[in-house]
Amino acid sequence: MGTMGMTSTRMPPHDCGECPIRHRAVCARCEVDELEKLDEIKYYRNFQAGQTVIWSGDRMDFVGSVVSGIATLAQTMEDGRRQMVGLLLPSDFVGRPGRQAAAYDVVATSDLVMCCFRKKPFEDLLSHTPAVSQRLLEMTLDELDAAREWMLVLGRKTAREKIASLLSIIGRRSAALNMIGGSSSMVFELPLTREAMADYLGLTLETVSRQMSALKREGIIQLEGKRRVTVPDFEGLLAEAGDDSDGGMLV
Amino acid sequence: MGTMGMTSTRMPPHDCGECPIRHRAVCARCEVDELEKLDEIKYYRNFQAGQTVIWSGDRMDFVGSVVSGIATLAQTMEDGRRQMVGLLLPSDFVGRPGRQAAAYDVVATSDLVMCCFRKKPFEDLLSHTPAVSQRLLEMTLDELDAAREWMLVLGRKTAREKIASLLSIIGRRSAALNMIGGSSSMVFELPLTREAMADYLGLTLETVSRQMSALKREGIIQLEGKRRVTVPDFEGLLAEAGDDSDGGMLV
DNA sequence: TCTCATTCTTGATCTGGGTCAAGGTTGCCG
DNA sequence: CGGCAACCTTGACCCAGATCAAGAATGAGA
Repeated sequence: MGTMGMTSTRMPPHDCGECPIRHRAVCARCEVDELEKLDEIKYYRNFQAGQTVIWSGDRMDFVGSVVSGIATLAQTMEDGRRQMVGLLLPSDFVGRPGRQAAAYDVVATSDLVMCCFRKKPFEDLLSHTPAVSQRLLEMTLDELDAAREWMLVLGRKTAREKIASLLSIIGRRSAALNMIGGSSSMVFELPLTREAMADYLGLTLETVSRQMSALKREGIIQLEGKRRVTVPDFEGLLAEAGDDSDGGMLV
Repeated sequence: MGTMGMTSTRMPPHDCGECPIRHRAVCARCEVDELEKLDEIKYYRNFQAGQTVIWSGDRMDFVGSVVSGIATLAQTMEDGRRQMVGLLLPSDFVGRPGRQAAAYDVVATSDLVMCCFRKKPFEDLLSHTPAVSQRLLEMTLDELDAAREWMLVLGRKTAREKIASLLSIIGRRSAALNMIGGSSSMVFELPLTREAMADYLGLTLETVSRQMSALKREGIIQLEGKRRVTVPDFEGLLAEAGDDSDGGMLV
């Protein structure tokens, strides 16, 4: 956390037309004229890995989208117990229209670029721009589903199943992002420390480490270094996660 | 589950103007003309306590609001482990526009009345009626916050804290519903069996029973029968829940 | 009033994962 | 290249909550 106090730097605004999250973010359904209105109230912010975007309880005068990088959403109890409640990947939305203060700590896990909208103007725009409010509804419903799946993981799965569940989720997402189809083998970079995994899964970091070692020992996963994961048989990993074989796909 | 297979009965439609959830449900922001459009696609359904409204995976051709009674939203693993992921009280919305199949089991915990909308017409209406889609967005954001608070409970709290958290949530909701202010003492009816509480909290029913007994023994709560709960000191209960004293109120 | 089926309570014992502790890796910076 | 700071692994032990088991309370129906 050595450089934590550093202020975020501004970037020169860039064009929505070539934005990497143009078709997945809250602006996905917008026409050109609507994009222009968003463009007027937007600005970019950069955060370094480890930097806190906002603390729970702080006044929040913007909402926005993750453009690149990864951030976590977490709650902390007074005695220090932490629970991650969201993993923010590119195109995910941060902040709640209509709310003054941040409800969670948002921390950049990697270097992070955010496309921020000034909150008040965004709220006004929301109520006049169905393309935005409907897309936001859709994204919020997806997040609610993810949160509920996660509740099953937290409430009812064993440590081993929790780890396997997390690896499948990250594996699936990174496969979708990188558009790798085909082979049942899969390689991805774990964007989380053991401690962050523990905070995600309601475990201690020691238990995470032990279970990772066990899965490795049994050939369910392979590790290069601590972060690069190979899954030789994705179905096998899903079985360890206790999920039904179809992976819970819903439309 | 003896009467489970029984079909639900239809009720004579009643007027939205005198609907008890008129000002809190998905229709809360509607003008008279919008209510009329909703009225055209709505119908009421009754369910008995214990009856299943819909099974996860079943085709769902309606969405709707709980008018009266209580229902639970739960996920089940193949081996039978269950996790409740939502508690549906009057005015809460059931179903997801744009989705074919139910993602969760919905079970009536008490006798239940639902105001249902045929799904396809409701989806069409959604995209032309900002009053509805914006209210639905707001309600979904609230549910997402509730789910995330619950994730902290599931992931990081002890059995005793979990029970105290559940009692505070139900107590607070029923106080809000009954508009009882003032005194720090509070009485309410527990709408859940010990098993349902266990499924809510990721515990076994034995642990729930033991912790209820412990809280009673220590005077944190009083019980009349198994279901009627008196909380002599709500602050004390919150302290047992491990929450900060302000109760996490957010705007 | 007397079943019988739920639902709940309590006790005894077991165990998965937490806690405490001691190193091992890795990679950055001087 | 060497030292330090993160980060990770592994071992030993312990305890909160699960599991297994036995009954007690409650209440609907005959």
